[in-house]
Amino acid sequence: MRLYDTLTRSVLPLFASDGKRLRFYACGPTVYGPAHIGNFRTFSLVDVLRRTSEVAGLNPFYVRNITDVDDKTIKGSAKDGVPLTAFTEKWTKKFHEDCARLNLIAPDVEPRATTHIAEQVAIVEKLLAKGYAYVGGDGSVYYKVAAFKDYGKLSHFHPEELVTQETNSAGKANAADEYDRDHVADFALWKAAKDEDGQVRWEGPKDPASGTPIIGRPGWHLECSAMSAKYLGESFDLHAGGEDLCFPHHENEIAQSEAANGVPFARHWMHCVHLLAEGKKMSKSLGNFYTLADLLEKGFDARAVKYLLVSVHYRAQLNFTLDSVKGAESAMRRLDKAVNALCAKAGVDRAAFEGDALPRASAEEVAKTSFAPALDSLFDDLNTAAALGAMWEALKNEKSAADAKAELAALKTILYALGIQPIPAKDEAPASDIPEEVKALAEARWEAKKAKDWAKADTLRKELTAKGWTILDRKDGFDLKKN
RNA sequence: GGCGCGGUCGCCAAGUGGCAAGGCCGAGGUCUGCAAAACCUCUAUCGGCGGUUCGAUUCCGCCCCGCGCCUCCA
Repeated sequence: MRLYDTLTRSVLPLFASDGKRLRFYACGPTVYGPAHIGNFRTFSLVDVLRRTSEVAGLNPFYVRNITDVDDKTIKGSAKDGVPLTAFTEKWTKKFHEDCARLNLIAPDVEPRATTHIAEQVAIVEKLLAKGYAYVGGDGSVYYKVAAFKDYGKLSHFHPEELVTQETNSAGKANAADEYDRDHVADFALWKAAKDEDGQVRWEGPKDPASGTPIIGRPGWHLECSAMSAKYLGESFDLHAGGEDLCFPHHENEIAQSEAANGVPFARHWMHCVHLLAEGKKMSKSLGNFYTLADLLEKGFDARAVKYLLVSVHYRAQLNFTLDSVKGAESAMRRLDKAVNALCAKAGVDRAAFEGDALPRASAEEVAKTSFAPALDSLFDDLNTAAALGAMWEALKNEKSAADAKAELAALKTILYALGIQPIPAKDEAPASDIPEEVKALAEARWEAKKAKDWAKADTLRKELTAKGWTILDRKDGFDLKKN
């Protein structure tokens, strides 16, 4: 399979450099509150990468971190009056719940910053020893960007531009004077403890001048350098994240890791473009800021949200709207029917399709079916939109397909790679949820219908509609659906 | 200002130097008392202006519009 690489700005083959496993790292969430759907767009596409690379036979080994110490988590725990760990645990748990609802495969390793302090300190000491870091006037350790000649190679920024940059896109002054450092572009590796950090502090790298450890906490970028090296090696295959992380986060990771280790860091870089909500950047004041919980509360199905998130190519902007989630729900209901129809044609039980009884087709097997273009699209820079189009096209042609069972197994592979799940079309309310009164009305209508008393049947139907229920007739009876 | 992305049917969104995928919504039809479902059918010359070409939505140039990043936001 091929994937766009930010470093070289070109689509390159994706491969495991050790010939065994595709080792990749994705920047995970900072657990200070609920993740929003924008976060989940990135995580969903990394999930598609994880799944597709597996189908491609690349045997992925996936590491995604949890950032559990930074300004926001410290502030949040202080505000809640709970220890940092309790605070981050709570949000980590919520994050995992959302991931499960969105059918995201858990990473093979999910390391946390606070349990890898020693590894981070070691990097800072290496950088100090090699002259890539210095202790600033405030006692914090900073990275000396000028010492790293490749700085800017990922984001394609020139260091001199960063020097002259005095305002950001919002027209606000960059907080260049907030820290006591030599150069605007220099960034904190290790932050000296401050009062507002409370008990959040560790023994850090030794100050070369005094030989005593600097009490404080790790800087933002350090954890990813430390944990990727620990679990994937100093050089690994791929690093992924949201587009905003390209600079400065990933640029700084490269600077730290390559300076400290003297070997290339990640070979291939993937960045997922941000989504817009209702045509604008998500913000709480605009009322277009959605978490998964918000959407579930509005009655949407998480499976529809997932479909929508992966329905657009990851390098294109996605405009997330409530109307489009509705559309996605319709599509997923239709998908359910299509799956049922194909199961029936193949003589395979639906439960077997969902379970292990019907194995997924291998990439080679898929290639022999009408789903081949769908998988090809995924292999070509994770073109999920094209893959979905090809999937529907194939589904439309299934009537004429010769080997329905092979087609079904191929469909299973496509759905697995995309990580999408059909929504049962028949989602009538369980009998227990139907009020007696409604049941009685529905029964009465059924009797009227059998008696061919159409006027009465229609009146009863209207009454049920007024109460928020719809009758769906079958040949031998009826179902009730809540509106 | 620097770097980058994009403008394709009402909405979302693929794609190609030579008949413009797919999804949602909508319309018409078949079928059912009605309704729903199902099935069938239908809806675009691709931001603007030039250029290259036998031929451009696809390549080049300019312009217009939208968006992202430019120090802690996925």
